[in-house]
Amino acid sequence: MTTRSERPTLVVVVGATGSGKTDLSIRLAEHYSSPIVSTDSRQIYKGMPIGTAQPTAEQLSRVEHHFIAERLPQQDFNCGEYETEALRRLETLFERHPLVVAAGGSGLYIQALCHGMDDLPTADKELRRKLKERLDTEGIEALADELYRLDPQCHATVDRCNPARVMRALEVCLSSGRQYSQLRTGRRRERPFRTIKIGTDIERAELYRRIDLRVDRMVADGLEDEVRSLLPLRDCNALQTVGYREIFDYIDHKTSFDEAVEAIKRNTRRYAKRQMTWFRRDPEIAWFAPEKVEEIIAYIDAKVLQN
RNA sequence: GGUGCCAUAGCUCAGUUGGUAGAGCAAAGGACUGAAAAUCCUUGUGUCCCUGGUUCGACUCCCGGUGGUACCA
Repeated sequence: MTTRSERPTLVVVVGATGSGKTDLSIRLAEHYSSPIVSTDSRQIYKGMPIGTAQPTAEQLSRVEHHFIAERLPQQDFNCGEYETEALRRLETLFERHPLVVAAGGSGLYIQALCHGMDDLPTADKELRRKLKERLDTEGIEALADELYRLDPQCHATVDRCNPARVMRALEVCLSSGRQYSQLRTGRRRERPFRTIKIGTDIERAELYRRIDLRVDRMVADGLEDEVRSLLPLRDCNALQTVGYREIFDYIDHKTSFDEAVEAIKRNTRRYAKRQMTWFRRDPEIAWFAPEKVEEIIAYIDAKVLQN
């Protein structure tokens, strides 16, 4: 009898915020008796269950979840670290499960998990602070000029209107002593598992309706108290998040509470739109109405049999 | 009921000394390699409220109407 050393499968559920990823992923996980790995850059933080719409305690008790509420908001975290840790975690999970479900809406994290990041230096806090200072005093053009000197190829391709991009490029050049454009190979890493990407497809109007409802529910569930409890950490990257910034504005008396809630709804819709832009260009994603679980399972099973 | 003011993009409004119009917001599209729920880019044709008049030409001026608003009664 030959031992079946079949390649394990990672089913990646993607889609806009509020489009039904969490429910779908739990139903898939229950069907396959598998755990769920989150691909969400904000749900990983502790103390932010309401504003980031983490799975509920009940949902967490039904299925084993990973990368939900694991980190403190004051600990910096990023897509590179996520790639390393998620791969390590998956290796362990695949020892017990032939199939694991991943779910979340952070396009870059999903890319890191499925295809890998180039080997680049992480952010150096001090260097980044200096670059920010120069941005404020000398302006973006001065930084772009320096990038032209250090890495003309990168200068030609980066979005030179985007301070975050220009600063990051400079940061990499300066801290590595090499050119960002040379370090960026863009090659896709081989993974020891097959990935099947499922997109939750719902109508725009319906998505916006659900977003509005969800924000109202967050407020009813105590979003304001949650945000107040995080007030001392407001400068952390983890708190640069829809649902938190707007309530901080309210706490600062910059807006009324109702205005803050409206702003959360609007910014969540914009976030959803950006997510759609990201996911639409990925041809590997098969789109389904999120409630068509049978169809989705049939699609996954067929894919697994294919190779 | 009378008088004044207003009616232009989904919303708030600007404007055309008469030559069919443009800002902010909203919205839509896009980019994306260690901040990614972040950061950034692009996009404005609409019976200029309706009828009639003056005029080569009216969204603009005039008469009337409708709706809103303020004040007076």
